[in-house]
Amino acid sequence: MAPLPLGFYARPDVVAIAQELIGKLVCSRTDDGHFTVGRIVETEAYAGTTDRASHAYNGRRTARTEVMFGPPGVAYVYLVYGMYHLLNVVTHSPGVPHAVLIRALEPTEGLATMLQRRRLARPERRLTGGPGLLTQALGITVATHNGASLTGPDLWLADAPAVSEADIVASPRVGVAYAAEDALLPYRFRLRGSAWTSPAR
DNA sequence: TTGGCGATTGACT
DNA sequence: GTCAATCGCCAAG
Repeated sequence: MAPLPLGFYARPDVVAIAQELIGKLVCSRTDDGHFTVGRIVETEAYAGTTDRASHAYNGRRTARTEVMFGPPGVAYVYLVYGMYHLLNVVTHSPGVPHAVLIRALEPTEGLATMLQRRRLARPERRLTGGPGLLTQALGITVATHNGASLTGPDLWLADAPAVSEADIVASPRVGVAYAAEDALLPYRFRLRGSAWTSPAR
């Protein structure tokens, strides 16, 4: 479960990174000693200042988006709809605010902890199948993880056997109708056949 | 200072 | 299928 090296994030093609992240592991260790891991089955790429769907579109640099303008390999976590924390990984290089949204995980370790955090009795899609759900299962919040390093020790991504490109489905991103023509870009990636991807069509 | 709205989810008809 | 929850963000005034 060694962390992916910073070099993985410090590359210019955020769409390629979003695709490569399918199959990788997200690992979380919280202060209370709980350890949870999930395999990434759904991602979305957000291509910075030229992408109308990105928070950083047109160079919008504010207190919220500041993390995306910093170095790659850190977590950009933000609150949406007043109640859901969404996890992104920052890529590219300082000054270029690219990021990949982690949209769904297949739980692989720490199942009991995840169930408790999600207040569920049994594993089912809504345990980690959605961007606002997986953060809850892994104990990730804006307060504790925004700006945190993705090379540990609290949060990190780990390598796993590569997924064949034939097993990855690309499609338009979810919930970004406001992005006009950019809403049509095929920047969403899913693991083909996974029962753990988000319900959004 | 204000008001409209959001990279979502779950409850309900 | 519809819709409310809930609050921080941010462009406009």
